[in-house]
Amino acid sequence: MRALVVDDHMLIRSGLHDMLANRFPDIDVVEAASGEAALGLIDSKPFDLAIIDLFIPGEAAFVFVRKLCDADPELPVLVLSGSENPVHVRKCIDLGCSAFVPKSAAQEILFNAIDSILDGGVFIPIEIMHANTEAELSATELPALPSIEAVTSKLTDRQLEILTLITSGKSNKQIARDFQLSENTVKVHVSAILRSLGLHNRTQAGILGQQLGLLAATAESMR
Amino acid sequence: MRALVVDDHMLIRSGLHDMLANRFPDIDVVEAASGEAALGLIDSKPFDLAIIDLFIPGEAAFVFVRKLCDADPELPVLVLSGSENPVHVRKCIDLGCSAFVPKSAAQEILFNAIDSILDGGVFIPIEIMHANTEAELSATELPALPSIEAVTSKLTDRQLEILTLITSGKSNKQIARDFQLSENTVKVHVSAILRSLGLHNRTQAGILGQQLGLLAATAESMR
DNA sequence: TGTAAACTAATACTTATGTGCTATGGGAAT
DNA sequence: ATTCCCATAGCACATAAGTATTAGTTTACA
Repeated sequence: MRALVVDDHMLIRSGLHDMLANRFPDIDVVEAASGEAALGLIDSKPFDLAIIDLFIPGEAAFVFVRKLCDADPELPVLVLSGSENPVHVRKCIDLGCSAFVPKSAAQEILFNAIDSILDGGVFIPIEIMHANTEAELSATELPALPSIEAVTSKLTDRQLEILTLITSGKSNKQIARDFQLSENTVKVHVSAILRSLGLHNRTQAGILGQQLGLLAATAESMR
Repeated sequence: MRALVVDDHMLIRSGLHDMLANRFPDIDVVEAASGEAALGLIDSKPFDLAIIDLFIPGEAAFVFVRKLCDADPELPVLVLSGSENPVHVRKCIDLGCSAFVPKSAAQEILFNAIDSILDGGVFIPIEIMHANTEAELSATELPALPSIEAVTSKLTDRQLEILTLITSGKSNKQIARDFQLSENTVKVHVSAILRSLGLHNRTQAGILGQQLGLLAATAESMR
C-alpha cells in the first residue's frame, strides 16, 4: 500500500511515518513537505491514501485541498488538523476529502479513519459531527473565523487601510489625520467595516485585524 | 529512561512516543496534554528528559516553560516549536531550557539534541544559531512584543479578568452583566487598566490582550 | 489596631464612537 | 449614457467610552 504524507514539519511527517509503519507493516510511505511537492508526486504514481496536514494558515490550505482532490478524485484524502472548527470540517468534506481527524484525536481514531476510507467510506469523528449541528447556529452570530481572504473580499481597499489603522489602536481622529480625511468620512468607513464583517465595535475589528496579522502584513510590504 | 512528552495534540504525542520508542528501546514515555498536567507529573516522579511543544499561542507558553524549568532545574527540557523565531529561541534558553528544535527539523536532529542534553549539554541547531546573530540587531528595534509577566504584574486580578473580556470584544455593559457589576465600576477598572499599561483606548487594550493570548490562556484553564 | 490597597459604586462631565440621511464627484461596467 | 459602486463629507442624534472625584466595604498586613 502506498501512502502520501503531506506536512511542512519534518518531525510530524516522521512521526506519522513511524506510526503508520507500526500499524500497517506493508505500507510504503512517501513524504511531501509542501503542497506543490505533493501535487507533483500525485501526477507520477498513484497512491492508495493521502494524509495531509492543514498546515497553512488561512484559506491557502483549502486551495491545496481542492487541487489535490481534483487531481485524483479516486484518491481517499484524510485531513489532519489542529483545528476542530466545524466550519473547517464542512469545508474539507465539501472539497472532496474523505476524512477529517483533529490532531487531538487518539491514534486509534486515526487508524479507524484510515480503515474506513480505504473501504471507500467517509470518516468524521463522532464528537465533531455532534458539535457540527449546534455550532452551525452559533457560527452565524459569532465573529466567524479569521481568514484573510474571507475578510478582504468583503472590504474595499480603503476600508482595509482603515481597518489596519484601527488594528494599530488609532482613534478616528488620528486616522483622519493620517489619511487627510474628515473625521466624518472615517466614521462612515468604520461603520461600513463593522456592518460588512458583522461586528459591533472597533475593538472587535481591531482584534480581528490583529488575528489576521494585518499590521505584520503591511509592515512586510513596506520592506 | 523516563521521558515526559507535553503537547495538546494526542496524535503529535503518539508520533513522538513511537519515534522515541523506536530509537531508545528502553525508554519509558509519559504523555501530558497540558501544562498543568505536566507540572503535576513533575512533582510525583523524576524524569530524565522532557520534550515540550510550544503549543500555546502568545506568551502563555513561556510562562509554562519557566514553571517547568523552575520546578526541576535538573531536568533537561527540550522545546519543540513550529516557529524558528530567534527571539523565541533565545527566550527559551534564557528560561532554562536545554534545547530548542524546530518541528521542521529532521528526526536525526531531534535525536542528536536528545543525546546532547542527556549528556548535560545545550543544543540549538546550527542554522538557528547563525540566524540568531544577525536577527539580534533587528530584534531590538522592531518587535518589542509584550510579555505576559510584564503586563500581569502591572494589573490586579480583577483588571486582568476585565482585560480578557475587552479582548473578547465585549462592551462595558456586557462586562458589567458578566461580572454582576455596575457599568460604572467596569469603567473605573478599564480606566485603571489603560493608565497602568500606558494605553489610550480599549481597542489598544484588546489588541494587547490578543497578542498575549489572553483568550487562549483562559480557554485553556477552563478545560 | 491602624493603614494601605482593591473592589465596589454613585454623580457629573467630556469626548469618542457609531448610525441615518443626504449629497457630490469619479470610475467602471453594461 | 445611465446605472452602480466607491469615496468623500456634512448634519443630527444616540449611545458608548473614558475621566475625575468621592466614598463605603473588604482584605491583608504590619
